[in-house]
Amino acid sequence: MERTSFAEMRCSLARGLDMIGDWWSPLIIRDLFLNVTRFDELIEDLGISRNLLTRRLKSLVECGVIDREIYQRRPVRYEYRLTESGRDLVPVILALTAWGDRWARPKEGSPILFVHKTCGHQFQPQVSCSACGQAISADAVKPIAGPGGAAKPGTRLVARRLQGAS
Amino acid sequence: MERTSFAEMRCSLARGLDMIGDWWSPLIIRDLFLNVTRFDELIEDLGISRNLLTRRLKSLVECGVIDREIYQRRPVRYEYRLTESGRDLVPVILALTAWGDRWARPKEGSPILFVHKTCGHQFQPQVSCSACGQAISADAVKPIAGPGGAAKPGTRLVARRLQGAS
DNA sequence: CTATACAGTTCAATCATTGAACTAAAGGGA
DNA sequence: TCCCTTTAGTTCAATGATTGAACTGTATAG
Repeated sequence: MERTSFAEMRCSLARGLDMIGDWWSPLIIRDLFLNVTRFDELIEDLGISRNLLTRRLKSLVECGVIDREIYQRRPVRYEYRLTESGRDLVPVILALTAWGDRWARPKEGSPILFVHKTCGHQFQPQVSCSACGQAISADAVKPIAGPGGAAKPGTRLVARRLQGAS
Repeated sequence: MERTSFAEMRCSLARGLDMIGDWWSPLIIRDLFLNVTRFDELIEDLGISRNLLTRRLKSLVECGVIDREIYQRRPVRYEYRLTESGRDLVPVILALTAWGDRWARPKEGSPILFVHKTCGHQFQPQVSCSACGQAISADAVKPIAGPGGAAKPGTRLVARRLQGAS
């Protein structure tokens, strides 16, 4: 009766969730992005239990999202850093943060704001279309069957329907 | 020893995760978006346990992301639908799906592709700047302190640092 | 010689998840 | 009438995951 693994599902969302879809991982990744990179810093900032942080860091290292690096010898001390895939995840986490900001903002206001270095403006992260650049809404998206579709757990029904529809 | 609640954290990401940050909720929301909206359909598509699906649906209704609607009387049957905040979450989930596609794609290829109805092209969901429209990378984002910043669990260290830095 | 900082490990208690079996309300067919 | 099917759940025992507290080990500072 292990927790169901999403890793083998024929679904990119489920596979992504299998890597970072638990309660703490997104917060850990956000903290690494914000330069909170050491074990005891993460403990202090997040209030996560020590043994659980150990486990989470280990699993994030295993799936390649973060790296463990020595920042000091004598005594040996490690810090954690985002890898390429981890940095690639940051915009997604910012988009989720923006959603939380829209629908569950603390009454005191947003705790963190973001400035786009390239253009210099404070901004909201939004999800947009890679073809035309416009922000996308759920209504404007039509899902179609991809080459890897299959009626396996995670998309048992969905795969069938997409095949039939398109 | 309850699971730590993120709902009171002074952090929009944590508050968002408190609503939909468990293993199954994003998959449920994706399925509702894909018109898999009934209890037994979700059971079949996802392979989630029945009592757990009951709990997840209840908590998603409670936090306002989905709605329960009668689609048939005699006997009364319900289906679940995304609310406004739920539909607003879809692009974020698509962005996470695209990340999974980049870093954990099944060898058979992407199971689902997306077409932007507005422009007619197949596309990758990307996170972009609301000010200039460009896609953003982690390196191009500078976090600054917002009005609601506070040294409370979830951003104990981060809030202090942002105050000091900016 | 003691205190402190850092990065964890170990442990018992509690909570969450799983899968199987069960309930309930109606409709349809023999 | 009786039985089977559909749909949407509930109940239960077993197993895993999470929590918080206490502990370990290495090294520097005073």
